[in-house]
Amino acid sequence: MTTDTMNIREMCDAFDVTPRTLRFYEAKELLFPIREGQKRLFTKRDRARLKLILRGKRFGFSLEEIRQLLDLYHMDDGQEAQLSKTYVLAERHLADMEAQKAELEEAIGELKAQMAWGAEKLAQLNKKKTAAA
Amino acid sequence: MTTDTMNIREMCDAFDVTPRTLRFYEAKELLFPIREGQKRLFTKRDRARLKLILRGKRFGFSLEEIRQLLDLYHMDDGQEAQLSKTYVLAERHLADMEAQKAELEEAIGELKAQMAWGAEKLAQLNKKKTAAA
DNA sequence: CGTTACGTTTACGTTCGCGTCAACTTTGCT
DNA sequence: AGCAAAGTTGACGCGAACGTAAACGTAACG
Repeated sequence: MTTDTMNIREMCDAFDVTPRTLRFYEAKELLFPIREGQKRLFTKRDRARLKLILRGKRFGFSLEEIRQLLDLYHMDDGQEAQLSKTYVLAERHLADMEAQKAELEEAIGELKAQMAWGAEKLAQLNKKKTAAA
Repeated sequence: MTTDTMNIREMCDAFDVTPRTLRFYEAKELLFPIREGQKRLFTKRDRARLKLILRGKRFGFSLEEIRQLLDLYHMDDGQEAQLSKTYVLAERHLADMEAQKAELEEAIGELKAQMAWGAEKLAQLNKKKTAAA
């Protein structure tokens, strides 16, 4: 296993993003690929972070919010000073996510109800068409 | 009850949005307030739609996606032609939301695990400080 | 040695979702 | 009549999250 790293193309294929996106995330200090010459090499850590980034985006968090939270997942034992601060941030984040989950369940319920109504309407229409034929 | 409608201020206060936002949503054909002279009057229907709009936004849907879905919730019995199309859209939407729910649950689980780890770290730090005092 | 493939930096362009004036009506006091 | 409050229509501005084109490096292949 000489290759614990991936080049930019492999990353793009693996996560379905563009090179521009990866460079953008690096500029925003969300990713820290190492350099081989001038080329980027993405480590396992970068892959883990990218997964969290894309997940965070899907839940509506901004890249800046995500950046701060990534610290919690990559806290090496040197920075205990920031741990407390980050922990508080994570608590808020968690509360937000659980609220979102509750809303989501409500919305799913309502949408299903609407769809049941719609399905019935459609059934009625098919009956009419069949009867008319 | 002469007042089944709300003016723009009342709407803003009720939903915590700005006038600009309401006018913007009208321009994008998400809301259809009636006019009394030149002033907007928001009906019960507008309020229901706005609630759905804000919910949709929270789940990361674009205003355009939301606009299309609102049709399902406000299908009067005249447009059965579009019902089938809208129903398909709703199915996709529902699948998307359930996928999001699953992801969300996974993310919540992982975040909790990380926080437990962080809490332990913090406890160790407090011990050290207490012992040193 | 040319050129093809893959990557890089720099920088300007674009879309979304509003914010923020500016200039104007309309309505309701006083 | 005067004037302030509330609302209106443009129109331009802005931050976020990239897209896109230009110009360059460099490594390998025939």
